[in-house]
Amino acid sequence: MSKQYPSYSHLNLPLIAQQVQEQWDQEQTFKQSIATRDGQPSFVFYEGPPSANGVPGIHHVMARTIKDLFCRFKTMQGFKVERKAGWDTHGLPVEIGVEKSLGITKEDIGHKISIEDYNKACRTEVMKYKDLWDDLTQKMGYWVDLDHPYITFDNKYIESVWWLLKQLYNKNLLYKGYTIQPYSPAAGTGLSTHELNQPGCYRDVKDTTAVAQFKVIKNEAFSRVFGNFSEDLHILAWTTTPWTLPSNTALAVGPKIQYLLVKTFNPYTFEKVNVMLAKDRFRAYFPEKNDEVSFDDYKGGDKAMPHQIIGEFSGDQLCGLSYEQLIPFVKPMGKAFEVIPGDYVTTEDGTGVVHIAPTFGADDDRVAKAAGIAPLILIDAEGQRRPMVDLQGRFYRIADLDADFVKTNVNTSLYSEYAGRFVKNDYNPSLTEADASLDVDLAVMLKKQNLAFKVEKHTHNYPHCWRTDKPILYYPLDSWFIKTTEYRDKMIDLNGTINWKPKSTGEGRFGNWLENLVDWNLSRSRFWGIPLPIWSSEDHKERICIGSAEELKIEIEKSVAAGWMKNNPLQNFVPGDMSEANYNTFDFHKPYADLIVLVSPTGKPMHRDPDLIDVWFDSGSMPYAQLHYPFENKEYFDQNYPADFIAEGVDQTRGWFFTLHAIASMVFDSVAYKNVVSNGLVLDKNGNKMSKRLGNAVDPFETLKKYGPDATRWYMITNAQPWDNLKFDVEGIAEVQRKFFGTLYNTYSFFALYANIDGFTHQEAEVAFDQRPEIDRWILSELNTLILNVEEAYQQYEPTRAGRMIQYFVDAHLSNWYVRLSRRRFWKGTYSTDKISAYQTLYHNLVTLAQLAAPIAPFFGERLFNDLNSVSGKCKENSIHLTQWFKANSAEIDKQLEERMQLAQDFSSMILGLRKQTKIKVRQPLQKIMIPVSSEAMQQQIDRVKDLITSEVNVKELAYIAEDNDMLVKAIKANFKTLGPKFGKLMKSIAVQITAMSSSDIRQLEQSGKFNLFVEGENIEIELSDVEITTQDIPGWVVATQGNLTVALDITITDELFKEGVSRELVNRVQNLRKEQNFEVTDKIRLQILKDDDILGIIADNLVYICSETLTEDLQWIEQATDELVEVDLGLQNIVKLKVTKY
RNA sequence: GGGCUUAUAGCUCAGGUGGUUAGAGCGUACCCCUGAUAAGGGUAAGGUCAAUGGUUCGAGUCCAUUUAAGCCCA
Repeated sequence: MSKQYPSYSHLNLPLIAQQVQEQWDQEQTFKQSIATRDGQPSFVFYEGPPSANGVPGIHHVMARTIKDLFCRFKTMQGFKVERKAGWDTHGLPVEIGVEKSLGITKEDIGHKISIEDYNKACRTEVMKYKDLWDDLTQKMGYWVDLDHPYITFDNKYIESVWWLLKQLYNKNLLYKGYTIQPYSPAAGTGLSTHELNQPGCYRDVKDTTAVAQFKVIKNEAFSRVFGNFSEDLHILAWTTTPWTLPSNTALAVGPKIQYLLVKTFNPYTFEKVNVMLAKDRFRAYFPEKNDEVSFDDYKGGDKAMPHQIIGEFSGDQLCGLSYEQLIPFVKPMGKAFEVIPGDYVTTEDGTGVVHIAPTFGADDDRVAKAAGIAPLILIDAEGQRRPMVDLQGRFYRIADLDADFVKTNVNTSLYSEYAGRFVKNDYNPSLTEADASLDVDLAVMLKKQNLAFKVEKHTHNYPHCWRTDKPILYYPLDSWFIKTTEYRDKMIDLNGTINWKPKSTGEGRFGNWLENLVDWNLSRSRFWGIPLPIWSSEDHKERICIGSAEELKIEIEKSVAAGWMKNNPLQNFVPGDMSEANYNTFDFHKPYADLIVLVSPTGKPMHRDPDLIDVWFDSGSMPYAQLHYPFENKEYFDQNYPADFIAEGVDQTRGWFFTLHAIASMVFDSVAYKNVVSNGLVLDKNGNKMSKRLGNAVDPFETLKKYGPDATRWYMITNAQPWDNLKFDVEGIAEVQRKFFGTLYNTYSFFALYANIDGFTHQEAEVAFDQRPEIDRWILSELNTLILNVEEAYQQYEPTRAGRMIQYFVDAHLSNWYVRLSRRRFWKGTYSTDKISAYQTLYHNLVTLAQLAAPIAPFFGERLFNDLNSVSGKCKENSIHLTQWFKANSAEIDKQLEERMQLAQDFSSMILGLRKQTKIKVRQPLQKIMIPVSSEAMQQQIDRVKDLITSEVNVKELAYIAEDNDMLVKAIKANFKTLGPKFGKLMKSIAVQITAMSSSDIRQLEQSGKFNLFVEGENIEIELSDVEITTQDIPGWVVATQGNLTVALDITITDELFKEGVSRELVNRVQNLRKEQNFEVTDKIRLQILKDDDILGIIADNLVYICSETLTEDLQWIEQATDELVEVDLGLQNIVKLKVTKY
């Protein structure tokens, strides 16, 4: 007996996945899929490293499905696709995780726990969920090399990162600057955004706020705006931090905001003043009830303040005005005291003018830089540039400043009263809330000088340090930067060559980000990360950047010789030895890196800058560092760079996508990736973000277990485009399971059932294409079209299109039409050429579908392929993932054939609709259908599918009616597409007239090809192409129309047709009885019928038909009714008693 | 506040370059088939295409504004 195609009781996708996984494990299929492509061109894929200190979620299944499917597709196309896994191991989340599990805080580091032990804890913490990740990787069918992952905390990895940093350093792209960051003077440390977002950090505080009056200087700009206005003029600006006013160097206005010049009195000095503020804020300071107060009646001290608008200006106009320094403690070094544009200025509160102190606000710093305004900077005793406030939160004491600077830039007579004062009382342990604050004293000073317009207490929400409970300051802190701005144009150019999916992310989100690029702030004040490899002398005049372990070892040797270090921590490291063991003889991390003191060329000690580098630099370095480039794998790297393809979530646009791009652009003058897919979010079924807190997060393991990886992956890919957000609903997976996998599985089961009966193992020679019947050639044509389309879709990184086309084909073409119409060919008749053709055709379809679907549904595709191939042995590979892509055979594509099959489907559907309307069962044969045809070509097309139509709808003949037949009642409609451009505005009237044309008008148009209309006084000639003529009705027939197709059905049931109908009913009942008795489909039977003359009369003509359909070998007419006979109703009061037994 | 995305049937989604009747699947209702049967098929109901304004003979589609949701950034 020949081999049998496996058959299953039902479809169990999770079980299939599990079994296929075992097969892959056993046969090392993943390894083979790479090994068998040795010597072939490579398709380079980079894995974006996840962090294993978090639990994987369902969105990881999404992202990884995308990565996996293209890699599998490219493998089948013959490329060698290596995929190295990776782990992102540094960064704040790891530190927080450790602190949580050890029950410590950052404060304790270095006290309760040594940095050494802390870092050890980080090493374990970061791999906490590695097993879970590996498990998910395997269960979802993501092929990636987990045995040799790159790990960002490895010394080798770090060495490559250092090498990259040194390249940047040598190109002069690393510099030290400052950024305005949240800073806690009480704790003496900067805070991360994350720390600021701790619950309870933001709280309401009551502070003294001031609206200050900035006096505009009468210069050229003044006259340009105000002409010869001769009085004094003040701009009003509000601040919640009056202590920053001495550091003011500019005022920002909104360019599109309207401002008013108002004449009024100062409420403290009662002097007459002219003040400027935003129109939208006018009423906040000058209430309506005072509109009528007269200037003449005003006396100093009156509550009701008279006011009068004397001018209106746009912010644009005001830019460029100069004003006198409000509090002239310190002279700025550079351009200052100008009105500048600020994109973030609003009129929600304050005066619509923002006081700018670049040293104490990130936005301030940014807009000031853009306008060329200098910050207010002091020079301290050590010669360093400092803001006005020292690290303890005090105004600098004069003694702590550089003496020369004090002489030239500080007005000591004014400043000395305030020098040394804490900007917030909270920072001074000896002060309480009751004591006068610096804010208040400054405000009082301004009031006296006619420079304060309004001073009041104001409650606002302000961030506090989670450790000290005291308010934070926004304060300039030292940072290392990469001068990415210098490479901006390069990066934009290179970005133009990258194929982004979707395009808008590359052009919009990423492109705009590049356009507005700022320098990359590389510094992080953390413990667990890659140390910045820069050592500098105390005066910062000498500096070295280390680019390798070898270099570090040599520099330490020098330092040991100079006496700055006792011994060399790298003494056991052997340069050039690339073994793991050699690289484990030391540790680049803190605290070890900080213990290293190097020696400068002039013999001074150099200490490491204490910062760590941004973890994003870690991951952006992976193309090089994963290979330990350039220390190892140089040649391999050259051939496997840049990546052909990467994929991650769209949230990585400014993360990994950017850091890869930036490093590649700056160091290698290249893109890092040629194609990138950025996928959207996975939301819950209601479109809400998934979160553990809300409990709407989907557990990926549960989902995979319940529905299997194939259905999960298929659902995710086909339900929405990867870059759209996915509303994840497990119901959808169930649907995919039923609809797509169920249908495909049923089609296979159908094939297996009959192929096993007939012993079809695909050993016969292929039936020549032109020897195959129309229906076979049709499905093959459709299949080849499908291959082309799917291949193109995968090629263009459009997996959703690919998947949808595949499932449409399986459902609409293969199952619902090909198999349904071909069923008889599989079970009827002998093992003929026609039957073999049917088997070969269906086999070919199934095996091709296994491959087309395999990238998305790797397990199911594998099983389908193996079930087929294990019997036929057609492919030598024992995995679909090792096969070469089955190229489309375009010679088998016949568009005409596809079109006429569509006609057959359309006509069948219309006729079935008519049967439904007239309540005539399909089992009742009918005599005739008629189809009006407009052309010879159309008639020929229909003629070739005539038999399919007639058998599908159970009608005996199909006839054609010529278009000009008088029987046809026609309808006419304007063709807007051709008429529109010709007649424009007359369209509407023309359309009305065309619809109103009579039958004879239509005939005239059809015959002469032309027709004249008289529309709105104009004679208009229309042509045949300007209208659409359809057949609407054929009197005396039941008619259906769909588009431009029309069909008429003859519903007369003649005596003969009736007899045939009843015979078919009988066949149907007999089949049911066979089935009830569990006969095999091949069993021959004896049919006994109780003799009844009426029945006999009806079915006599069709006895042969009845017997052959039911495999009746022996038909007996029983004279006497017995209990064994079953009564069946054939409809229309025809009751028959019969019995079916095995022959 | 800026950039980007999305908005079409109860749900999930299609709808090149504008053309008058806006499609599919699921779900719902009714029905058919019974040699694919723990399958298969048909028919129907269901839409102010987020809103407003504009361009046009004609807008789901093009333009502007707005609303809602989401992401990233500030």
